[in-house]
Amino acid sequence: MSERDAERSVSQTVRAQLALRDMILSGRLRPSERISELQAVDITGVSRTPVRLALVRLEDEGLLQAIPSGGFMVKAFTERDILDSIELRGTLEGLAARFAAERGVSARSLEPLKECLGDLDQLVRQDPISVEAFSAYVTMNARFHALLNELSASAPLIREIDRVSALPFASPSAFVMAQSALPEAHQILLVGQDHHRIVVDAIENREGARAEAVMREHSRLAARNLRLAIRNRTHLELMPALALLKSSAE
Amino acid sequence: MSERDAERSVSQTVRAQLALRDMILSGRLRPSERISELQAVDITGVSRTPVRLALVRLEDEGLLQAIPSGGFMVKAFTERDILDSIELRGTLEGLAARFAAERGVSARSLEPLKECLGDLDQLVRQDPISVEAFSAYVTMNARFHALLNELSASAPLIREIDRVSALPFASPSAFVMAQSALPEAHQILLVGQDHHRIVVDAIENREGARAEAVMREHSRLAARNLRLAIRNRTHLELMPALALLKSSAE
DNA sequence: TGAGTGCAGTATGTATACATCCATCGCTCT
DNA sequence: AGAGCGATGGATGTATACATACTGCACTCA
Repeated sequence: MSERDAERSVSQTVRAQLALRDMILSGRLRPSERISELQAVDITGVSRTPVRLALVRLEDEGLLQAIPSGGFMVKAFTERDILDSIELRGTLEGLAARFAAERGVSARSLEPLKECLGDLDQLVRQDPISVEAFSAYVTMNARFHALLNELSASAPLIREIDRVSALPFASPSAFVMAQSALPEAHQILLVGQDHHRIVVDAIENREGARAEAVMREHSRLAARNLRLAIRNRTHLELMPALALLKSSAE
Repeated sequence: MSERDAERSVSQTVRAQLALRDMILSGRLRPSERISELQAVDITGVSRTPVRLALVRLEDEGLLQAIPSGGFMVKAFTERDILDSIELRGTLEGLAARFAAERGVSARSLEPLKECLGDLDQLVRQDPISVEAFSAYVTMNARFHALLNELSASAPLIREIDRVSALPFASPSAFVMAQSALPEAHQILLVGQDHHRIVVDAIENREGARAEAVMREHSRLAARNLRLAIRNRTHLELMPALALLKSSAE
């Protein structure tokens, strides 16, 4: 399917949503800046109706904030907001892991997760780790987390996790790439991978509390990466999500 | 302000949203039933544009589900979904309580909460408890939970709690009224009020783990009420939210 | 000179007409 | 008779015109 076809096949609403999200995450629309519908029409090239829907969707997503008198503005986040969002995700993923452990999962449904675990092992075994390997790690890591959440077999929970992870700075892979520029990179990756191993083991042995605790701690690696990267001001361009930070904290 | 003025002052979108939500919760729109835009136009009396926005909002709220080929259907929930949603809320409220405890709150900001606690004490002291007192309890209980969540001082967390609590069967007060018809009513209310007391004490003493644990357990009272009420089939009309249950489990 | 009011411009809220896509039903051909 | 294709009805997706509400500025009056 050519790119042209792909562009034709998706709705104007989705196209507008993608274009506006890109503008926000790339920082071309600054935090706290009001974004009018007409402006959005200019940007996206579609008419007001789909633009409106796209704006509403982006508000749901958490990237925009409704103005009481009407209209939307780009949401501004503090560093604290970001850290809380990461803790929030960790808490929810912890709940998912506990559900999986307490309710039990079949050996069959655990198989893809173990396979994914093995693939990740291969990647982190390299020393030093290439940039390509880091990139592959991001993909595989996202897959691991998705599989894990599904094991909870709880639609309401998965829905909320997806929602929280949609915030670009709260997803499990948000700061892995930034990490690639840190001297502690390899060590943190090894620790993270050990968390993965532990949670699978805990689920297999029906140790709910252990599974929950390790997933919570796991999310704190992301928080640690974020803080390190901000403090060192290393490779901020690897973390486009930080365009949403309130300017003072940037 | 007269009712007419009030009706005039809110947007058509909100009016449509309220009307449709009412139809869903009252069971006039059955779970898994497709709801077309034109049908919604007939129901609400407003045009397609605001109806569409209302449908999108209701999807976000979790009452509707998007159909891949377009349009929406009323979401159907299993009893397990409901129990999971309650556990989810408890987990999030637990996190809020822990944040409040660990980060510390001023004596001044704790005051409204304690006042609310005192009011609740007055209400549960009656024996037997009148229906009016139950109703007042529902209101005051919602206020207590709202104040508690605010003490977390975490906008992202409060946002998620509000979202989860918007599901009619997941809110802290969802099954309190149903409880009024149970023989165990007074006892459960006293236990719940003791949870309230403990969490305030824990926050005051910066006992994060205790605050978190008690709020989690607190939510399980709602789960217990739900199960009791369903098993006894007592006063199902007090729980309109159950209109969303998949028919087999009803 | 300051405050209040009114007007103009521009934004969003709403309705509707048009385009497009999908799904279903019926017909035809093998 | 069954399967596949085509047509038709009805749904959603989109664009735009119109109504209305808000905001900011200027002018006037105290």
